[in-house]
Amino acid sequence: MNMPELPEVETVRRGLTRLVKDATIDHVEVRYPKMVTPDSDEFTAELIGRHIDAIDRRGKYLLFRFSGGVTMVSHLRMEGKYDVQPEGSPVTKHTHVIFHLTDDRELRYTDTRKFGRMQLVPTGEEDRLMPSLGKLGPEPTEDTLTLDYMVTIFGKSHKVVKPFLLDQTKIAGLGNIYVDEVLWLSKINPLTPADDLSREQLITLRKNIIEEIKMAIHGHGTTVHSFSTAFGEAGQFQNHLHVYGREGEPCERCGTIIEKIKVAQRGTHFCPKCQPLPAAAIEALGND
DNA sequence: ACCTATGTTGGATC
DNA sequence: AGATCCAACATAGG
Repeated sequence: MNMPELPEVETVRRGLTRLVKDATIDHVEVRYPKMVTPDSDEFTAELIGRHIDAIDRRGKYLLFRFSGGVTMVSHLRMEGKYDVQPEGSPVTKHTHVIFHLTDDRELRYTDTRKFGRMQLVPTGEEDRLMPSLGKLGPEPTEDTLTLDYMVTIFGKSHKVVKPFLLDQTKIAGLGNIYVDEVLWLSKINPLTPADDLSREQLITLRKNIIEEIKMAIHGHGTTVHSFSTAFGEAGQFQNHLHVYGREGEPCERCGTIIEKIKVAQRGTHFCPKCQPLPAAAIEALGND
């Protein structure tokens, strides 16, 4: 299972930097044209002979910086993956774009569900030409996600906190797994309206978001279900999921059975005892 | 075999 | 503007 939230995308970025930074594109093969913008003829023509200067990331987006002022914005969506193979090694039916490099290697994009997208834009124009990129909220780091900003945006919204945190224009990079995790860590019920959170709760939530993302990046974005197997693996730090995918299991803090509900069409895991709904929110629900 | 679930985003419809 | 639902697609599991 690949889980491309921010830490996973950052891990991909670092891997690609190590493997293909300073490589040069010989030619590009697009096997599933819907995946690329502009159309595949232009897309492939535009990339011939370009050098990969750098690979950047913003939120869950990868930005391939090519020579000559061209950037490829790539989003992995649910299941997109990059890998690098020797020229001509067998491809799977889910390999949709192949970047043939001049050094007899291939950078391949594979995506079972075909949700991923890649688009070429002039470097520096990506925020203007791609609104989803331009409107991204701050990165979840100590320096960029300030408490003042948290207090301001949460105070302005009645939206419940789970979809609020999934909104990339508020904070960039959080996905379904890490949102459930940080809400559990912060003892906040996923149905709590954003503007019901106290300053103290926002301080806790902010700290947990920043810490969780940092630790997940440090763990190479590897989120594993089993904590016991992760421990004892020599030299390997792996992340531990406290609630995601653990419905029916006892909460690690209090032993109460973890529940799974739907919130804004997304599977949502929480501990009903550690993460109680505030009385005000229960009343609001009762009025439906 | 049928129905539901799945990490994400963006568009349509109210 | 904001919420709500659904679409893109393939596969796994009950």
